[in-house]
Amino acid sequence: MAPKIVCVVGPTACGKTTLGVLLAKKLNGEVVSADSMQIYRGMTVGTAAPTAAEMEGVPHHMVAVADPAEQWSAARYAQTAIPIIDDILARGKLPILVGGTGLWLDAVVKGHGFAGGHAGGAVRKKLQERLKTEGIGPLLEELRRADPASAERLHPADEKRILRALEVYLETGKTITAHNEETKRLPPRYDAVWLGLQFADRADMKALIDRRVDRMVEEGLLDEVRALLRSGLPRTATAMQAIGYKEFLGVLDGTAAEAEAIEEVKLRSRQYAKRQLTWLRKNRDIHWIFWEKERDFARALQISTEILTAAGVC
RNA sequence: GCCCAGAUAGCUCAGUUGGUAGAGCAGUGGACUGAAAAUCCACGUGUCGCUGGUUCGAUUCCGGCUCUGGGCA
Repeated sequence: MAPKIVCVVGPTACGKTTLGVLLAKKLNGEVVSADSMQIYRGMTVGTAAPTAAEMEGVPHHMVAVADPAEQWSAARYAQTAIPIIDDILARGKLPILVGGTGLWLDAVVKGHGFAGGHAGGAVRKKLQERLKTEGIGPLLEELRRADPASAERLHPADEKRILRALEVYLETGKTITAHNEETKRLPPRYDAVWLGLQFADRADMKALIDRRVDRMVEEGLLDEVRALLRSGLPRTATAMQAIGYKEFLGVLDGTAAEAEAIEEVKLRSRQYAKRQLTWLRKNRDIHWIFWEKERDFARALQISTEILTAAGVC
């Protein structure tokens, strides 16, 4: 039987961090973050990463552990996080996976594993070059010969995945279709109890996101972006794709107004939250806790405890 | 007060030489197996400001009115 862990999920600003700490304190747990941007150092304000005070003494893993100039991936995250989770279990404590990056969560919990090839690899670079010179047409044709199922499945405009599918074939000699079929049959690595947080009314979520972005700006988000750039971080870094960072580049250049950048961050955050919900909705194992108007953590903690007790976690 | 321009989807606007209209953005839904806070896809009926007139037929032409810009006093 796979070891039991807890996953706290939900769209941005729904209170995952707070509930994670409350659960960890109550259940003798440690938090493992599953967030593709909180993993980078020096991005505390804009990613709403937990501060030392917010952690309340609970050990946190995979937060601010990476150099923002590096490019982390779901696979690399899983490779690093899994031994940490196993160590927490070995010490007799409860791992609580907290995060909003759906693919990263699944990479850990489901035992899938990724096929070979990665961003920055020679094959990928070559394919990107070809995309630039030849366009997607010939690449899609090549994929059609190597892996017709993928070529059929992928939309012709989805260049990123067409390249990736081709890359897997060139790197491994096996199609990504075959890889996915095999890995789909693997049993999950962990027996996860999923807790999901979201607002019953999307207007309330929007209001909270807006407030939170305003607060980030008050807390010095602009300075944080400035500091990252000053430390030599290239604007093309994956970390700079984070919402709340890329939107302020123009402001620092003097080519965009701050007020407009702030509105842009709010908008992009809202759209991001919607995409997160789409991802999470297909996970039928999630026990959803809905916020009515405001976030009520005492109530959420109580409901969570009931769910976890019923699931045999505590 | 007078003159000019505008009033069409939540927003910015296009358009119909008269046969009840369509883009971008927003929004909603979906996809997602080594960039995932990324990337990609689908979805467009709205008193065409109000009111008279001309017409078989007006959002379109004409008159009046209201509102919003701009100009002149």
